[in-house]
Amino acid sequence: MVESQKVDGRKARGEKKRRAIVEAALRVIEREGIAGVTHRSVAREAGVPTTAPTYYFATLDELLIATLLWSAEALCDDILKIVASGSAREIASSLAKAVGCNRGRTLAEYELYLLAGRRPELKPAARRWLDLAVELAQPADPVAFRAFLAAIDGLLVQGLIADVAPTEDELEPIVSFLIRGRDDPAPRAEEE
Amino acid sequence: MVESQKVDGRKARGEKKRRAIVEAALRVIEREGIAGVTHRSVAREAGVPTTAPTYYFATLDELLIATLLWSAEALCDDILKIVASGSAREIASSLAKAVGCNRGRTLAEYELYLLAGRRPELKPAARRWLDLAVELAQPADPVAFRAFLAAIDGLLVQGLIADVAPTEDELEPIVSFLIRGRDDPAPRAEEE
DNA sequence: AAACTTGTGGAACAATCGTTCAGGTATCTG
DNA sequence: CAGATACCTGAACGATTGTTCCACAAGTTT
Repeated sequence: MVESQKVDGRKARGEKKRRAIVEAALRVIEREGIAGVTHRSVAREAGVPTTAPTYYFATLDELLIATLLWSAEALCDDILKIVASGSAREIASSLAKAVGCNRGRTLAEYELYLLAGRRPELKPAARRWLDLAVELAQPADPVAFRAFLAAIDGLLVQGLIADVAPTEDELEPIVSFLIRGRDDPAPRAEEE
Repeated sequence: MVESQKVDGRKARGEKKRRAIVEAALRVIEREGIAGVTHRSVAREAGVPTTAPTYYFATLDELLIATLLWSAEALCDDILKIVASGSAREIASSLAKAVGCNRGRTLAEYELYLLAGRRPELKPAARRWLDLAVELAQPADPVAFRAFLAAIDGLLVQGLIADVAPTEDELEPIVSFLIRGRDDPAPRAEEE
């Protein structure tokens, strides 16, 4: 009854191509925004025939949804690593990168984020990093932690529409404030 | 040399219709998102002929830009009133309304917000409320104020993708924390 | 090897898009 | 009241869209 051993070679390639299409869709969103996503543009980006996206995804919406789910998962890993590290400087550094060299990716993630605002079935995926962060951090002060998470989102969004992306050095004091609760230079170890 | 007294009646009606088109575009964005904005859909919403939007705005982009500028101005007034009021409860109440009964409008504003991330010429308009807030508040602790403004954005965005919109009572302690800097029940007057 | 299942891709469809343009209508001037 | 001017719009064009369809290739099973 071993059924996961000998998979159908056709389905295996199919899954691979399916994932390639999702990745291509994410690249298109990074470059041109959600508005630029069409079956044809994604197909061109992925190097597959025009009808391939239609074959793998019943509708264009379904492709967008799959892209959000995939992107949300990747985002979760990134953010949790950052938040778990705990150091204000590391967090600031990651934020600076998100609105700097990874600007396109961050922009894409927030566009998909807002898409969840109009598709209730996407909300769980979009909120997953929030839920996970709360679960993992087990913060002593839940209110302060909620404020911290909100500010992370806000700093990223505001960083995306700034003339010049904020630097790590500009962000560090703000992150510090959010972690410590006040502008107090004394560092505090937070290991449980 | 009085030139604003007797305006051309034709031009006056034109301006009125122009504004009606922008307002209709905002309503379409509230309802269907930026993706739903086409010359035809806006014209239908505004009750004007199909080609009217093209007549008043050289391109569809220009219509979106005009909508963002108009929406940003309205947002500025709202937010500044809120921030200036200072009371944590009032701020929390306004935030709850923004993600509650005014959900559609808030969603539209953030979609236009992100649009500015891809159109550099829109950035000043999108950031205007931030600049104004900093200018008006003249905060004693700029770092804490920056964190506060970021958290406002974050709370709104996160409120938009929550299963059920957060209530005023849930938001109040978070806002309080951000204003006071720590979970300290003692109120502090902040008049210069 | 034959039969069957699954993946693949080019052509073509109706629908809708942004935009153009020539003619019509309202308003102002003399 | 005529002429001029500016605003306005319905019809239409080419381009692009999502999607369907069908013939064919690749792989699996009997």
